[in-house]
Amino acid sequence: MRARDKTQKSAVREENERAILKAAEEVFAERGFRGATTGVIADRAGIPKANLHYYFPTKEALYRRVVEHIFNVWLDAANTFDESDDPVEALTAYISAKMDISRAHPMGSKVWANEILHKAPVIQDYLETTLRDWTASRAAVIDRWVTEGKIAPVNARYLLYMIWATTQHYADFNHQIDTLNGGTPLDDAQFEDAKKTVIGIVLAGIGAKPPAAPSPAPAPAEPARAEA
Amino acid sequence: MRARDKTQKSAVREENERAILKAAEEVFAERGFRGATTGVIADRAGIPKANLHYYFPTKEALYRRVVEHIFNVWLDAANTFDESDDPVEALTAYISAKMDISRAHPMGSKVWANEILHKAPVIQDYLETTLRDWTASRAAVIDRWVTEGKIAPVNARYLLYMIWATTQHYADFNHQIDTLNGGTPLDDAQFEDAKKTVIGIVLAGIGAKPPAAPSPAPAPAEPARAEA
DNA sequence: GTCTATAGAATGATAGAC
DNA sequence: GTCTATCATTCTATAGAC
Repeated sequence: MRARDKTQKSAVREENERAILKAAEEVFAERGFRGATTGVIADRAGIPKANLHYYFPTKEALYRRVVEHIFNVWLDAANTFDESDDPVEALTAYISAKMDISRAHPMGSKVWANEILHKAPVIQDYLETTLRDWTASRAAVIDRWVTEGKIAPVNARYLLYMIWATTQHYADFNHQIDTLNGGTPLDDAQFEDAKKTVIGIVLAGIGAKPPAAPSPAPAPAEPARAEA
Repeated sequence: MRARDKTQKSAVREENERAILKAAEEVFAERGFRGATTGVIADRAGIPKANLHYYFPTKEALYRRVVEHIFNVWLDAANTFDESDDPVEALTAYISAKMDISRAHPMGSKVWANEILHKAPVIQDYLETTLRDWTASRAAVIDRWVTEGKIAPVNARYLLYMIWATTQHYADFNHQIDTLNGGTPLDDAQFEDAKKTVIGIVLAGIGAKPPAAPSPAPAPAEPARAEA
């Protein structure tokens, strides 16, 4: 990494690349790889089309950069799984992080979904290495929780798929959710409710006690301090 | 509608339309609307491209027919929700039907996912009418189950989203699932296991007793040691 | 580093012979 | 009802002036 050419890439280049990548993520999400045109991406980034090809030689190279960025975001969230060895804490943190990503970066999730839908022409190698390893190791953790009696017997992989599917649904299918919500996106309170519902069903579903016990017995007058 | 031209559409037409629609569903699923070309669809249907345009005037008309077919398949599965007013029976039937669809018609599910991902340019009206009505009425049923104490308090809509997301994941993301399964699709036993896992987590997650327990009255010594 | 003009390829749709 | 030949359009990518 050279100090000038790579790290401080003339500031102009840096800014333009950022704008292009942001625009590209949106357009690829909305229209798929084939449906997206470099012309539309350039327009949304506020530069002429020829400049886009100056920074990113081909449409595919640009797409690859977008997908790689998304995979890194996913990896960051995946790490929250390891915050604790307690099933309730670990799964609460993981589901919460994945839900937050779906709300903050729905476009990235959609690009990822599109990529998988079309048989992962670009990121198949990630699936076979990083994702496969991550899944195997975390499935092992879940299996151990089962043998330790911390959760009910459950197939670890199908549990993970359920968490992925449900959390990413709030990004990938947000248009359907918005429509069923009267045409407007879920507000913060609704989204928190959705998050709680997902966490609650998963934890109860595998026989792990939820963190913020809604106290079926003597409830304190004070709103229970939810230990995140 | 004339008895000959419409109902018995010359058998040749019928056969060709069937072949085209089948090929179109596959290609649209694999490559999206823009990525799919009429040339590829015609090739896979075994006819010249010009013939495709003879049967379906435009690419969009063909796409619309494919999406409408998929929506009807979904509606059939949706009806299983009403097979019983018991939460365990109704949800078991519904989830089971949706999982079966994901296994039998993954292409249709993918076309649907693509359509929603791209903001439903073709089937927005279905979302706002049929789907919205169906969701509202079934959410009301679930709400009633809650007030009757049949299931734990849960937000009905977010529960439905969870079921949709999880069941459709086995179609839409089947490429990822296959990859994580060592590169081969889930076999029948694995798929049954996945189905059981999903049903088990959802039912336990909302505090409904799984159907496996045949003896409710004579309390067993162990509290529901459900075999995975 | 920027941008106009355009080359080159792919694709949706049609004309018109059979 | 079928199919070859072809048009018109759209899009990626580049050349070359500034």
